Amino acid sequence: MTDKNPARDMSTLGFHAHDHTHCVNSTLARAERYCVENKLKFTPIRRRALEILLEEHRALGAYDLLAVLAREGLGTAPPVAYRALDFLTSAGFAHKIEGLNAYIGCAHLGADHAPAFLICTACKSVAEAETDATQGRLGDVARATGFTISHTVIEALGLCPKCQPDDNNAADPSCA
Amino acid sequence: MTDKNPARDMSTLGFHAHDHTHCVNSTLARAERYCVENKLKFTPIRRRALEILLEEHRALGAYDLLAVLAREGLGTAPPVAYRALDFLTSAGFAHKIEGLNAYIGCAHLGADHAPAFLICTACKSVAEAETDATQGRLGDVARATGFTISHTVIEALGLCPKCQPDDNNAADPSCA
DNA sequence: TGCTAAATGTTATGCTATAACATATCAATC
DNA sequence: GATTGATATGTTATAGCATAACATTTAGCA
Ligand SMILES: [Zn+2]
Ligand SMILES: [Zn+2]
Ligand SMILES: [Zn+2]
Ligand SMILES: [Zn+2]
Repeated sequence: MTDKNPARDMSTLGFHAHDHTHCVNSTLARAERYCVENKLKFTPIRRRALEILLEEHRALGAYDLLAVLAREGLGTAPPVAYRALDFLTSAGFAHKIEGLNAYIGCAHLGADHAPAFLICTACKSVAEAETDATQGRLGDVARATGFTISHTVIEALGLCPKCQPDDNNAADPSCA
Repeated sequence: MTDKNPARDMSTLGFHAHDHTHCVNSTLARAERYCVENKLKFTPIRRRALEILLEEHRALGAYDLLAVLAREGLGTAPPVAYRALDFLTSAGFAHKIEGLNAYIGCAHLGADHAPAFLICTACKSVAEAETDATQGRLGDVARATGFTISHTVIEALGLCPKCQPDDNNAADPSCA
């Protein structure tokens, strides 16, 4: 029961270039639709918060997010940011990166999924891949001990392709 | 230190009963030996900090640890705890549980390893298993994208065998 | 309209972690 | 055994992350 099909459920998304404006807009549109379908309120603060998170494929601290919201007159006190983040993470629109105490827009909206993150310590970009918590080692160990998994935190710190020491690419931390 | 055999490098240690006094003492002894061999200073504060962490198979917050150290006259200010924790985690004697902002004594001392944790949200006990970062999904994704992993955070939240809702064991959060 | 629940505004506070600098300890070398 | 340099410890202050608690507003519904 380990690794049926290794490459299949890892819709890797990551450090390669892409049409990021489309990436953001289509994700926002899907979020909007998801909220309608599930009777969730996608208020201006929440929408803008998600947009801010999506603008970079980087994790943002709650206070970083708050700073942007504050600049735009959408709220000044910490609960503003944390409430928006609570909504976004509950809805599956964003994830918390535990290793950074920071938050990132979800690359695979809506579904209840078990994300895994590759975090570049040099350029700070973050890629999200999907895993299946019941597969892999964690699942093996859990089954072996009779542990029931409800949520997983799977994060790898290291260097993304652009920040490898040997291949001296121009490190471009933009939409990586 | 890269284990070929998939099922082999998961020296699960966990929620089952064991001789915990021996578990603590032998671990401390191994730590002591490791420090001698590697010219590390296992000072009273560091030794006691590890002992405190090992006493329960639970994660302790830095300030929880500090409270105990303070009661024993080993220091009162936060840096006391954080310095001890820095030493212990650097030496591989303890790990930080990112999902809890808390620290736990290592069950597999000394070696440079990639731990995975099963964290029971009911009784708060934590089991440590070993993984190989280069294997499993994270490794697959990393290879696929050209990402170089230097450190992994792998944690599962859920219910340990004793805290399953159906089987109504007496939940015994002691040395689980 | 009036009721209710949810969202937002606001203040205060708690928990987590580190910066910075002074002092003490220890071991190696002279 | 004094000099010296590196490591560890003591201490104060502050930065960074997160939530409690309560007031007010807004949106949906009877
Ligand atoms: Zn993009
Ligand atoms: Zn996601
Ligand atoms: Zn034990
Ligand atoms: Zn360990």
